Amino acid sequence: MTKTVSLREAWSGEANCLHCALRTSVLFSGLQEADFEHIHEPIDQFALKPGAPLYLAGDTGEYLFTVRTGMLKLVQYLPDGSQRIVRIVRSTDVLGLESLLDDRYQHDAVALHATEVCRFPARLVRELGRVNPALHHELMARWQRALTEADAWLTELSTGSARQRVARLLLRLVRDRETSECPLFSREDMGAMLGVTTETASRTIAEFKRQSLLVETTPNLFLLDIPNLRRLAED
Amino acid sequence: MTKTVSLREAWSGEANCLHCALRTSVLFSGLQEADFEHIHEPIDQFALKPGAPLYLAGDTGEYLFTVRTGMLKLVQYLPDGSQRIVRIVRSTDVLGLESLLDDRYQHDAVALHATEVCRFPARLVRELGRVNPALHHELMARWQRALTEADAWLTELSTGSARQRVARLLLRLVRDRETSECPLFSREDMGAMLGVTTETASRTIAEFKRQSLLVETTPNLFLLDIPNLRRLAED
DNA sequence: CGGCCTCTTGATGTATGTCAAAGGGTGTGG
DNA sequence: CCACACCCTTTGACATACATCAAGAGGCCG
Repeated sequence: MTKTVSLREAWSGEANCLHCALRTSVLFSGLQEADFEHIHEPIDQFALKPGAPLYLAGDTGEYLFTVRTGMLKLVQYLPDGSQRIVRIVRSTDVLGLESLLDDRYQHDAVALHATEVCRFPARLVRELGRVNPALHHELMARWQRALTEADAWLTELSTGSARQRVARLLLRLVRDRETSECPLFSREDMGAMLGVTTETASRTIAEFKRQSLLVETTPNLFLLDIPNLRRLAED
Repeated sequence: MTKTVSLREAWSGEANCLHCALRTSVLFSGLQEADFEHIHEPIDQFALKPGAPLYLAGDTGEYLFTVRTGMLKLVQYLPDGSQRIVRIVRSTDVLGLESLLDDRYQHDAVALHATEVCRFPARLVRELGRVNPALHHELMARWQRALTEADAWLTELSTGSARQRVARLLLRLVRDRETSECPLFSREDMGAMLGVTTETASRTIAEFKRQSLLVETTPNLFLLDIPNLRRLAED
């Protein structure tokens, strides 16, 4: 029953955290050089192709992950088999926090685009967190961020008309980004994020394209008309 | 603009944590007797009437709260003024965790029934958490619990038909309870929890009553037909 | 080239939103 | 103590956004 994901094929080497390009913004940003000497367990990197699962709901969670590049969806299922995407995680985000509590993973984590992640043994993070206040604080901040995201998905992406939801999702994708260009998901995934059907997602996106709220500059790269989308999202 | 709640009238005394009836299940369950001697700041108790706010979104969060009895809703607002209830908290639940990070509160917290809470200065909890691994672990567990709840509200209460959502909400209210009787909320609140209108909530509850899925034993106390509600919730 | 998958679009049905009004309960002031 | 106002629930009539079912178009790969 409990199918487990094999990451063997996705392995792409051991990480060098001390010289990581993302070090100032990731989980370990608060660590000192000396702390890294206490890390004896290997921290591995993995590369995932679109659609590849990182872990599945119910798997024994012995690892946390940091996203280096790319994007993953966190998916939950209802008893009737329908699925709902409850969050997406992107560069510098952490996933698998529940492993710190010996929990099983709560979601399927599946790559949406080509994605690279670093993998940390939960035991290691637990031990470092016990003695290192900065990491401890960083962990709480990560948990709170996930919670804020979860709440926002409920209020922004599961409330209002389909057009409002799509508009809010699009705006969310480019928020805090330097460019207002972004790639889109499959219509099926968009539907699962917004609680609407694939067809409704497709119709809405198609309509936005016709109204030039959305312009495809390169294949699957869309430039957004932010002011008008924002107007749409709010009323 | 930022209206702050005055709890002056709700004050009902200082708590005695060491002899608290809930001590084995609350945030401080991991503390030893000796730890309590380090608590010099007062831990106050408050009693809230239905509809009374405990704090408002945007307030400077300097306190965490534990619910002793009763129930509160956590409410978020959209720019257009519509509101969404993102979670409810009940006996032994913690709210205001964001105050540990110097964040402002993310929601309005409003009593649904008569409610008693204990209030802890965030500074106190931060300090105890730094030196006490048990409390540290308990905090992480609380955060994870809130996150799991948030995800469940999205998948269970914001997905499917109105009847499914109402059924799932009702089942949730009696889960892990000794009795399958429970009080109900106003139809407006139910709507805000499920992402449907007040009228739809009302119609659905009225229909459930007619079908005896819901029997009012005492004013606003309902006995649930759990097996049939469960059947409804799933398909 | 054929098969498969996703996106799009159309036709139709229906659940839910919207607007409106009536009934019942509760509290307040005369 | 009654009368009135107010609020919440319920119900009805109607409108509509979205789901559902179905089919065609375009892209990708074996």
